[in-house]
Amino acid sequence: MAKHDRDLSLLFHALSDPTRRAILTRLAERPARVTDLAAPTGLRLPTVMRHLSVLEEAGLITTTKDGRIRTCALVPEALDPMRTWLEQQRAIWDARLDRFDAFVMRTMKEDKK
Amino acid sequence: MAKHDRDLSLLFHALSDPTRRAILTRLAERPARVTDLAAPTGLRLPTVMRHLSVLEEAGLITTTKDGRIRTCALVPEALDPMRTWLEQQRAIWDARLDRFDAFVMRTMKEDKK
DNA sequence: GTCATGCTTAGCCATAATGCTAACTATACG
DNA sequence: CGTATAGTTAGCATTATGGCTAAGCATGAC
Repeated sequence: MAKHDRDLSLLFHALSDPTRRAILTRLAERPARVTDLAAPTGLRLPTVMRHLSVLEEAGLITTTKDGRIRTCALVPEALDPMRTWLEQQRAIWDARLDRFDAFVMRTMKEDKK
Repeated sequence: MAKHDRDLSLLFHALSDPTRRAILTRLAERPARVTDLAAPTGLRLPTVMRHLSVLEEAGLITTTKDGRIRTCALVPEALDPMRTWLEQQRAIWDARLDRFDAFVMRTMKEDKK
C-alpha cells in the first residue's frame, strides 16, 4: 500500500503543474522532441527538461534518444492508478450517502411517531 | 481557462500528499473533528490544520465551527474538474490512436502495392 | 576539421511546502 | 473562579520546487 501511495503522490504531484499538464496535452496529440515541447512554454530548456523528468518519474511519459534528439511520448495507462483512486473514493462516498439516506429515513420515522 | 487551470493545480496539489488523501478517505466515511482527524496521522495539530486548510482551499472539504469544535466534511463534487480533465485527456488520446490506426492501415495498403 | 544544433550538467536564487514548538484564545465543565 | 479541552497563531528549520545562466558534450551538416 505504501508503494501504491507513493505512485499516487508522484502522479498527482506531476499533474499539479500547469506547464506539465500542457506538455501532456501536447504529447497526447503526437510524440515530440524536447525543443518542440519547450517552445510553446516560453521556458528555458533546462527548466523544461526538469518538468519532463518529473513526468517521466511519475510514469506519465517515456523518452528515447535517437542521435542527439530525444523524443517524448505519453504513457496513457499511467493515469489508471488515478482513475482507480477516484472510483474507490466515489465508492466510499456513495456508501456514506446510502447510510445518510438511511439515517434521514429513520429520523423521519421517529418524527412521525 | 486560467482560473480553471488554477483550480486543477490546487486540486492535484492537495491530492499529492498521502496524509491529505488519508484525511479525505477518513472524511468520506463521516464528518470529523480536527482532533479526531489528527490522531491517526501521528502529526501535531498545527500541522494537520495546515493540511486541512490546503484541502479547504482546493475546495475538497468544508469546515464549520460549533462552539470550540470545528467539524470537517467532504465536498464530493470537488473531484469533478479532475474527472473532466481525465476524460478530456482520454478523448484526445483516443483520437490520436484513431489517427495512428489510419496511418497503419495506409501503410499496410502501400505495402500491398 | 569546423560549426551549428540539441540536449545535458552544475550551480545559483527565490519561494513554497512540511514539519515542529511555544504561546495564545475561546469554550465548556465543576 | 479555575481548569481542562479544542483550536489557533506566530515563528522557526529543513527540504523541495521552479525558474535562471553558463558551460559542457555529443551528433549532424558542410
